[in-house]
Amino acid sequence: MDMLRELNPQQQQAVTAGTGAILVLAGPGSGKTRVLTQRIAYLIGYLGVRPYHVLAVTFTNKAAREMDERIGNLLGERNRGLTLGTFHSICGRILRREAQYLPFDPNYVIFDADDQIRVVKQVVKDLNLNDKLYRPHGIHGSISRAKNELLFPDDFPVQTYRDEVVKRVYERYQKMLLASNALDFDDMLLWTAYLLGQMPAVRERYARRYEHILVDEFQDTNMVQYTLLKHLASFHQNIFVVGDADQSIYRWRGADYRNVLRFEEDYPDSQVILLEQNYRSTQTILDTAMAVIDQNPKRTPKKLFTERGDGRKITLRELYDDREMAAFLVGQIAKDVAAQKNEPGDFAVMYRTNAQSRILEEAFLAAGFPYKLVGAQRFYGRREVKDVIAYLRLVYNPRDEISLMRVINTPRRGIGDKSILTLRTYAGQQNLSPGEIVLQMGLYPDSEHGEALPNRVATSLAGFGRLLSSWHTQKDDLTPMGLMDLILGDIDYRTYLEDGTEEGKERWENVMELRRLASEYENRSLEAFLENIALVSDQDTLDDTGNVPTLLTLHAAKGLEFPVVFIIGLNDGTLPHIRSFEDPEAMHEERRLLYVGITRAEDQLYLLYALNRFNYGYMESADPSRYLEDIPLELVSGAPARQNSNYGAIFRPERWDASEEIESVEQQYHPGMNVNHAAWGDGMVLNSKIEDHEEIVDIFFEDVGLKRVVASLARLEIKP
DNA sequence: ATAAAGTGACTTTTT
DNA sequence: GTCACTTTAT
Repeated sequence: MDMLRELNPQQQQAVTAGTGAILVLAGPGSGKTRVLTQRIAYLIGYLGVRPYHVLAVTFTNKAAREMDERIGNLLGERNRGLTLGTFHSICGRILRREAQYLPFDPNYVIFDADDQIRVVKQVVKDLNLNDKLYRPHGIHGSISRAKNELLFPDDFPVQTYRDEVVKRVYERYQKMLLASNALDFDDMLLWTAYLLGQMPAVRERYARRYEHILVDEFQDTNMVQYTLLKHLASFHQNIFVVGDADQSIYRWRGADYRNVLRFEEDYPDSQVILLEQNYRSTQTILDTAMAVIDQNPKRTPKKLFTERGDGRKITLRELYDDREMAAFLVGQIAKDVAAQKNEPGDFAVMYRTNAQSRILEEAFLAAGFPYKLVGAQRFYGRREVKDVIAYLRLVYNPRDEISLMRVINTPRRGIGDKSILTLRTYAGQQNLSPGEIVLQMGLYPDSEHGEALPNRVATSLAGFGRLLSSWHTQKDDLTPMGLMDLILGDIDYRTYLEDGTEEGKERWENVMELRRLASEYENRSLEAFLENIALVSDQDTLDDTGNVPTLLTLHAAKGLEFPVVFIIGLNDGTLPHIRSFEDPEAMHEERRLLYVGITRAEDQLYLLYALNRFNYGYMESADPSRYLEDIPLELVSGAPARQNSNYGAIFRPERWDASEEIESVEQQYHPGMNVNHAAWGDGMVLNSKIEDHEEIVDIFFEDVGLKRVVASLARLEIKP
């Protein structure tokens, strides 16, 4: 095997490992994609496994495409029949094939995040709930979490009154989706897991087929995904997973890196292989990354090393505000490019929140420097794009109520709230969806619906019904682009959009861009087009074309690498994000996020923070990120060399100045400690924090319950 | 039924 | 400071 010679011993071990369960713990830049692709090539090319019997799962389409390409390079045509895709796309395929066993039809549509919120809003309204108290976003989050835990509405645990309400919304939400013949992202996984769990015959069919299962980014799997994999591997038990708990950054989406532990429990004979050699970064960058991540508790320490040498020190820089930060980095990039140190495409700028990209764009624009921004939402979230997609979706699946509501009066055709309410009520009585009523009115001009509805309503609805039915009957004879052209022409969408303003022109251009995307589906179905646009991720929109700097969130940066990386907004409140402050697990994830960012850099790393930042349009002063304090001085260029490096003193001028008057306080109490208080007796520390140079401790006392005390005043005694 | 004006919520990350 | 949603006026 020639190809094996290019691998290090650990990589070789992973690629050629035998059957059974195999867990590869792969540090950043350790060549895990390479191991995965070579493993597949090894299975097919060397062991003679038929591609039909191999399943490889990734999280993004981009990762899937990349693997497909690389396997193609190794195997050529011999990879045909391989199942390779994201969890969602693979589930999507299974669900269309097996819909007969499930409460929806094969031509279901996928509701995106926006659609999902609309449904929740509608339900909240239908149930006469106060949407200030029961905010759709929050409710949706609870529903999504439940689905990730494999809980259907009936299983939804109720402990509080709010749970009770959420449960009712969840029930109705789910009914509404099914009535629309629609699934949300979570459903795609949930229904597949349900199918494989409840139907032994179906499970066995798939489990027998997939002799080998390979999973990328295993640390990002949630409970449903884990269950799914377990079902699929239930016959052959050959499951090869690759992951890195330190790069787990999707907990908020239900991901649970403890699946790694679960894996070792469920497959006691599993082999564990560690990949620690890094082929991406300089040792200085790796040391910086390790200094940050080592502060996280309960992790398997990994010693990342490289043969690349130390390289340059990292650059740490304080800027006055976000604007100056953006200007600094654009200037730095321009300077390096002019000096021919780097090409424009070598640079990446990473940030915690999408909102931070705006000021960067302005700076690049002002400098006349081209850039690219990673983010699908930008395009697919646009009103005009969503409208056109809604038309297509409605034609594909007339029961899609969200799409119907979106387009029924866009452009205006005299169907207002009143008419819609009438239609809805009538549809409910007929046990049909509103879309089906409208479609039938178009299909059969003399249908009884026209009689049953008030005259004015019937006339306007029939008009729209004629359009819908004509598209619906022609859809199978047209390409996705052909259908789109037909619709755009029939509704005169261009005239509607182009109102003479620059914005109107832009909107039409976006529609034309969507048309171009549709044109790539010349030989594929409308179904494929709709599914693909529903499942694109921000990462998927990233192409390596155009030699220009890349702007992206830290989340989107996972799996990528760049010679020069700027991580901006390293301020407390931004990174770590303020919304994580209360939750220790979330704080650990913030740290991992920074770790992911740092380890994207090959040669040079810039860490930038601002003294002031804009918040809700107001300027306020900001603290440097606490994580900066963990980075040893000797890794940083230009920083003063001091013994007992105390970044707090260096980075926070106010503390530096004040340090003589106010003694700094060290945290003495930690959660779990047992303490005694003279008056309240024995108790256990729940939480402790330093605030205004005082340690504030929350203690649960056996006799008096929860109390909050100031450590310096309370004279607590620590007990063993 | 629609357009204009006013209100308030919001910003974490995304398949 | 921005967007989406609601109220108000035509």
